Amino acid sequence: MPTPTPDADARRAAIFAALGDETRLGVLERLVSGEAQSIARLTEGTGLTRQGLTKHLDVLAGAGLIRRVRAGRETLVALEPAPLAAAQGWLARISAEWDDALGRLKSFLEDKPH
Amino acid sequence: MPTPTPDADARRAAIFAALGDETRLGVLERLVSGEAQSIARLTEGTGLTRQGLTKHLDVLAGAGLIRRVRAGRETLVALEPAPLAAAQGWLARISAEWDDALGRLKSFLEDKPH
DNA sequence: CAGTTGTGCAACTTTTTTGTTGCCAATTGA
DNA sequence: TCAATTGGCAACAAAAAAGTTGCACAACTG
Repeated sequence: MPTPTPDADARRAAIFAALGDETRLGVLERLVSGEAQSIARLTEGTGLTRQGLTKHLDVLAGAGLIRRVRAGRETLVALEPAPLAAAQGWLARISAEWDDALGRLKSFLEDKPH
Repeated sequence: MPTPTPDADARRAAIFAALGDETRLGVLERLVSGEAQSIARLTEGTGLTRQGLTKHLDVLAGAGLIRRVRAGRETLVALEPAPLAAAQGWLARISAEWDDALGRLKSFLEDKPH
């Protein structure tokens, strides 16, 4: 396989990286609250060119967060739920273990009274 | 305010961007499952130089995900819980609206069995 | 005190990411 | 049929990110 299936960490990083941009977060917000939209429509109000926004869509698609379907002369962009759920799950796990970590840090610092 | 408080979207994007890198996800994993660690310690096994890892720590600190405390000649790195919880909350909201949207779409299609 | 360890800062190089313009193909609709 | 709309592809350019090396300095250790 030329692209041997990126491991879980890489896929997770790609998802978070895709979310790490205001323009892309904006696109996702617009897609959740409504129907699938064309690229020209999504471009409105972003201050970018259509091609510029397309690159952002490439990133979102690369992370598996959206799906593009050609409908006549336009391309409709729709959300893909699974990856976001996975990212959320990871954050939930980390948060859950976090409290324990804080507890340990506190004890650690208390054992070292400067 | 000297730093005019970046708006919520910008802060959220910064958090996700900070999570969007394998090296940084690895650092967080190590911090969650263990004690606060020195920079030299965190560098081990990353294949990077200490200065290289420090740049990643700068990114994590910039997003408010970690805190650095000088302890003698070393700098201990510890997790900062709040930002991750916020990110998780956003993902939860999006996921929830997503399910609603899918539900509505489903009903819509079932009402219109052409 | 002398040597080792852990960091920080700065300069520089290499890659990636963002965003643009230009051009051409397909679809729509008057 | 013709003009306008919607997009994809490619070549560039500019900016940001990721990593490195070199060097100075403070803090432990024997």
